[in-house]
Amino acid sequence: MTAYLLQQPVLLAVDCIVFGFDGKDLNILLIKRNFDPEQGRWSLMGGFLKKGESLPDAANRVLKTLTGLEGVYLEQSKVFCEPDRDPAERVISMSYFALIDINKYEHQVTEDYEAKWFLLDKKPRLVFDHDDMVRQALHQLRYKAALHPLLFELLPERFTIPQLQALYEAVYDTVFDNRNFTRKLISTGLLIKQTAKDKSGSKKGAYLYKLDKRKYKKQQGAFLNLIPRPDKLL
Amino acid sequence: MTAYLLQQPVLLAVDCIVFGFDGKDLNILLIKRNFDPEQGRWSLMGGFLKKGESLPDAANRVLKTLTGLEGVYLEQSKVFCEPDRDPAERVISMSYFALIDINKYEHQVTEDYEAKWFLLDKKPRLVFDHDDMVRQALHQLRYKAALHPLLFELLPERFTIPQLQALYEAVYDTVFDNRNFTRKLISTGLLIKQTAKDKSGSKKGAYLYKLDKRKYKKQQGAFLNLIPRPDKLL
DNA sequence: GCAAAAGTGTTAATAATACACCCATGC
DNA sequence: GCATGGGTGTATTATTAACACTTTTGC
Repeated sequence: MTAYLLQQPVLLAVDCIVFGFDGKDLNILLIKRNFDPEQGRWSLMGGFLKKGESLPDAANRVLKTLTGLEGVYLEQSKVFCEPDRDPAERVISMSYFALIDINKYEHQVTEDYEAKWFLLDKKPRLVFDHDDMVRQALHQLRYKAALHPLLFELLPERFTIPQLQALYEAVYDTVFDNRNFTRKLISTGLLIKQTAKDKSGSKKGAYLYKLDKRKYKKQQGAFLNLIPRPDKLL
Repeated sequence: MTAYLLQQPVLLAVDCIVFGFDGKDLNILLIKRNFDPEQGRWSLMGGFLKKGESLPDAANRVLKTLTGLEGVYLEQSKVFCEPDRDPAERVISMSYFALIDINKYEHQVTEDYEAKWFLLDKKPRLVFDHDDMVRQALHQLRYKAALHPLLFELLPERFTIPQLQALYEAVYDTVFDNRNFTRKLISTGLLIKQTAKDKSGSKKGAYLYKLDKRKYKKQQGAFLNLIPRPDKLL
């Protein structure tokens, strides 16, 4: 089993950026690194690729082990491969980002695991090139979400249109006209209106919607146009 | 230097998909694999990551070594990580695709190196998962080129609008209305009309254009809209 | 009754599409 | 003179953006 002699083996890692939405701001989940180098500093959830495991498998395992998260939306981001990115050894890392409904897991990840949520723009400095990873993942999230239905992954199963708009506004750090936003959203045909209302956000209450899962699956790759002038915002 | 004990080292490779345009069809550059396993079969240009080298560095080196190509457009594609993708050892490969003006290098790569151009839809079966890599890269090319200026990389420095249209039509396997295509193209402001004409394609001759390099660099990330209904074509 | 958020329509501007004929040249 | 590919304009339709008031309800 040494067909490729003289080649340099390396360590391959995965690092996961977990984004969550609290109804108002984008948040990111971090853990305190409990081994050297850089023990005690804040870090993304990471781990090494194991024998017989694919990279997405590894990312899912790492997420599950460090935060208990399972079955969440996970997308491959960029590879980080600078020779000296990890001072201890040559490690190449593939980054993944996850999108979750923050409320669904808030207590679980902070109590059962040693993870902590941070407001995205108040997060601490991270180890190695993890700040870069976050920046890149955020860029990728904005890019993809401007073109495809995706941000639904950050909301609970039933959500209101004002919640969704607040989410888009948080991701793009801007404000949209609510009439145009609603119209475009409805016209996607992706939403099913519920009879119940959510009264947590106002006295009047806003209608709850849920995703038409079948159409959503079909249209994952389809184009969306909720964002006016995406080129201005990316 | 063994901070991460007990981790599985792996071999990391890069594989390069080189696309070229001959004025009529998309082509792909392949080489005959000259070592085991799978010696003698057609393959992408690949090689292993070396000490102190980043992945893009490795991709450029591999391209240069195997084909003489240097300084060409090179973009990271997907990672291929199935545990058994290479029967000999655990190898994870990052694929890159390159875009080149086929005529500029045609003789060089086929005479000085043992590479050969194939029509994309008449290429032979490739080793391992390289067919997958090609498929993925083509998809990525179509996706990106539908949104951003990119296909110019496949043409000579000076080109005609009919040439560019033929290129888009080859990439998307469809036909566009030449009046609408020309109008959209001119409106990007990316082209500078030359006084000379190219008479190779017709008796009348078509005006040559070249890219406004400054605007092009600036707009690499900007959105393009040469493709009607991109969602239908991807 | 009033503050606070939800919900809803119309108009104007812009962008995209469909469509067809004349032009220049080499042979 | 005719065959071949190059170049150009307009009318229609579809999409997007700008814009403000009424509704509901908890307090």
